[in-house]
Amino acid sequence: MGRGPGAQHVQRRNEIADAVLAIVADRGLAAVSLTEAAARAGVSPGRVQHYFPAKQQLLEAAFERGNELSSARIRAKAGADLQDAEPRLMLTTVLNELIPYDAASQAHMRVRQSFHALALADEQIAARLRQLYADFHRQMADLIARDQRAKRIPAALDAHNTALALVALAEGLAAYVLTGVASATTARERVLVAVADLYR
Amino acid sequence: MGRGPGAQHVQRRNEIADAVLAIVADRGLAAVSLTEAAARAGVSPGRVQHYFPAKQQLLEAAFERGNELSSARIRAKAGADLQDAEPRLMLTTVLNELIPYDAASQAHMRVRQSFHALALADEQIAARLRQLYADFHRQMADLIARDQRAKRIPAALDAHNTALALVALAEGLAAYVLTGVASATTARERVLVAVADLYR
DNA sequence: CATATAGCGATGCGATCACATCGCATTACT
DNA sequence: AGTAATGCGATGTGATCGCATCGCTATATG
Repeated sequence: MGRGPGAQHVQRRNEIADAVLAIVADRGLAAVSLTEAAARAGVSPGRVQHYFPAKQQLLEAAFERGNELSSARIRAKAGADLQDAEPRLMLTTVLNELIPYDAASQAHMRVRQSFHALALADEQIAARLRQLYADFHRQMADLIARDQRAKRIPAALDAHNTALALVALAEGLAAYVLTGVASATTARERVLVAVADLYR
Repeated sequence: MGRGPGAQHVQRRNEIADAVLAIVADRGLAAVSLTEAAARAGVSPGRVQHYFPAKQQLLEAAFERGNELSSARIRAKAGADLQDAEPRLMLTTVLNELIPYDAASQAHMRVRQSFHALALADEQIAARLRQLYADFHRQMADLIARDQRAKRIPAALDAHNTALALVALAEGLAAYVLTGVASATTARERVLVAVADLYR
């Protein structure tokens, strides 16, 4: 372990990562630079460089931070444990949370979308994204499987692929909302229809 | 009209725009610079600057070019006229074309995704994207409406919103394929299932 | 108290960028 | 033939980038 004052290490890192997320949310990944991040965080460029020796590490930290915040937000909305609630309600809540509904969630989704694009050119980010999706899709698939065992959803459905498609739909719709192709209301409605179709 | 030799004007512009698309497809939008574009196109930086006085114009031209190529590819697969074929076949074909199936279509979709992300920070691109989607969704909705009149699809469905959701699903799945979250086979299967559900 | 280590601001450096400028070649119209 | 406009390569420029380096400070440990 390090000597010296390392108590605020994590907090300082998070402050800088949050600044990066803010820049990405309102001007895109291309607007992120060490000096911009420092300015947004209200610290010196030297401090940013101290915590993140290379820009790549800064972006990766911001990516991780964004994922933490996203899943925290979902967890807060869905309650403490995904295992303890009615699967249908949980499914609806989580999928709905993927559709932007206010400035903060809109910012979150913009960041997600930006990093998703970065993954196309950065295998490091892509690999991490695959991990995260594997977990997420598995959790959604578990919810579906539970209601299949309870005879509420047809057993013939492939739980994992159905979950995959549901999330893909929600994210596709979310992308539309972000660029103004569709309204958030329409998007949410289509998600509800898709879930209702499972329980038909 | 201009004097001098303007005969090859459009072709030269397209060559450069194509070079930009190639860069975006395999290294992302961030890798595009005037010199890179010139090198990829095999021309001098001066020529690039001559046809595109500002970088923004270069990117916009590449965006338009990419859209031309995409819709040309879809049109080629779907036949000459969307109005002349069986709606279900047409729907299936077009949606399937949104899922990458070879290196060329994968490159196309990477470019699409990249510009979609750019639209989050560039209102010019976003506005154009909204236009293109409005047209595309309307065409898909028309196909659905036709088979509603033919009693093959339930009349209770909202044609436009159903089309919107179908395309969103296909694009969400396409994004998964690009980052390796899901296989192209799985993605195509889910699209087929979604279409089949309309005709249930 | 001594010392080592982390924190971190300041400054410098080489590379790269978008873009401006210049100048000549090419071609079409008069 | 003369003229004007485009085509376009070459070179310069100021800004910004990521990153290295340096040096001082603050703190925790021996």
